[in-house]
Amino acid sequence: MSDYEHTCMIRGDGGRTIRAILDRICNKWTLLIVATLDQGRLRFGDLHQQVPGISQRMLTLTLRNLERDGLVSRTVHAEVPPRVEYALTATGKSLIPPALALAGWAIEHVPHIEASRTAYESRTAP
Amino acid sequence: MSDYEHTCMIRGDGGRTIRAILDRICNKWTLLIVATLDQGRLRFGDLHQQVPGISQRMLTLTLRNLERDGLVSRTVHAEVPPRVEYALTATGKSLIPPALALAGWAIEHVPHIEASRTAYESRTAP
DNA sequence: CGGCATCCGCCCGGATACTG
DNA sequence: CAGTATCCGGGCGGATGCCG
Repeated sequence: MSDYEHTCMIRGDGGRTIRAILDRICNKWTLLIVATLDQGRLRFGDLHQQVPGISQRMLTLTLRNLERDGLVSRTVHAEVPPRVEYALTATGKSLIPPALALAGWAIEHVPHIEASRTAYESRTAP
Repeated sequence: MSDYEHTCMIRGDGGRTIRAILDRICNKWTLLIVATLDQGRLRFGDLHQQVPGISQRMLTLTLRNLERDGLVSRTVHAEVPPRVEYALTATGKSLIPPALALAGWAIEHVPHIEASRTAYESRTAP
């Protein structure tokens, strides 16, 4: 059986479903934060440290979106100094395997892609 | 063994590898075009029809990028009227399985995500 | 038929500064 | 510590028009 039937999952509804997920994970940071939270429950500051290069603003925004979509839980502890912890929900954890599939593909093929890209550039822009 | 080791694939180099691939497939159309081309060799016009809502400009740009990255081959036939055909390369085809993993996740979880999102909105914006 | 060129609005994301 | 507020530049992507 050809792959054609399978790709109907992607093309299915005109791409609305696949784009729904792409809209969620395709920003610059989401997948990185989800992968980091796979270690377990983490505080805001810990995430800020462990995700290199992210700004406070983007960390906050991304976490809010993840919470909104039910992929991450946010628990505020009534203490001073304040302590806020983030953790993956069941839905959030379920994103890990397909994300790993993508990461695996990336690790395997990105070098070849980069090479092809460089070759293309030198062909068109001598 | 925990999932922690696995997620190192994503977090690995500070997210550079995973972002390299996200930069490629996370635009609005790439994955849809790749999935459509999985049917086999297609002409520009056919793609234009089969990918609903895409503009000529975006189809051209996306195909160029895919060609540049070695995921799609472009063959021009010296005829009148001109005929240009696009097809997936081996690398391009290899993207299908992980893409399907993502699509499967989307189909399974997007309804729940939408629900969570709606609930969140009604909670914060009465 | 299969493009490329141009203009333009929008939103993502970075930098910075300020609060409870 | 964990945010919120504001400003701002760049690029994505839509619409339109012209070309070989």
